[in-house]
Amino acid sequence: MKTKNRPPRRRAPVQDTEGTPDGSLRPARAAAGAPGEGRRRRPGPSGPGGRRDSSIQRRLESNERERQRMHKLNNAFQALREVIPHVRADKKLSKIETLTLAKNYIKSLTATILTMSSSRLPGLEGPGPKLYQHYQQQQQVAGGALGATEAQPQGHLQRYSTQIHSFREGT
DNA sequence: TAGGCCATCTGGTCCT
DNA sequence: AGGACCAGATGGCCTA
Repeated sequence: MKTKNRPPRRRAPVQDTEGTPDGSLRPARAAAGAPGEGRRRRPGPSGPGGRRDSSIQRRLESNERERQRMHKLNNAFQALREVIPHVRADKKLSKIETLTLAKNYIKSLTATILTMSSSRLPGLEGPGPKLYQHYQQQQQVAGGALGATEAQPQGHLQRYSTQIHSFREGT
């Protein structure tokens, strides 16, 4: 794990570079993607000479919207980080770590709830057994490919604990 | 220096 | 038609 708290970086917007002659806003960008795939750059409408101003303007607006969209996504990631407990405060989780940890945290909470609610008090009929049955049904529907550990509530808690431990160790 | 993570740009596709 | 969403490409920053 190498992710550290870093100041937010902002790449110099290419539109601030006064634009390249062809209006292709990025310098030296190779043709995209694997051969045969559909994400190739199209040449400008008037050849190497460049795009129309209106086309450039639309592209810049689109870029800005995409930036805002990604910022919202990152805000959501940050909000998620803040509700995952037991993580070292000085260490910022990466996105993939955040998602993985959140998934296992949810599963461990589910397991805890199920464990508590399935232990009936003597002589009382509560919702516990039904909840547990519902959970088991969901697991069968959604998790046919799950391993034995994954299918057990205790497995979720164990996995989450293991993950938390590894984050604490900084591994 | 290599590798991981990230922000940004970009064009294609989907949706309203 | 226009915006949202998606994914590939690129380059910067950081750590081991």
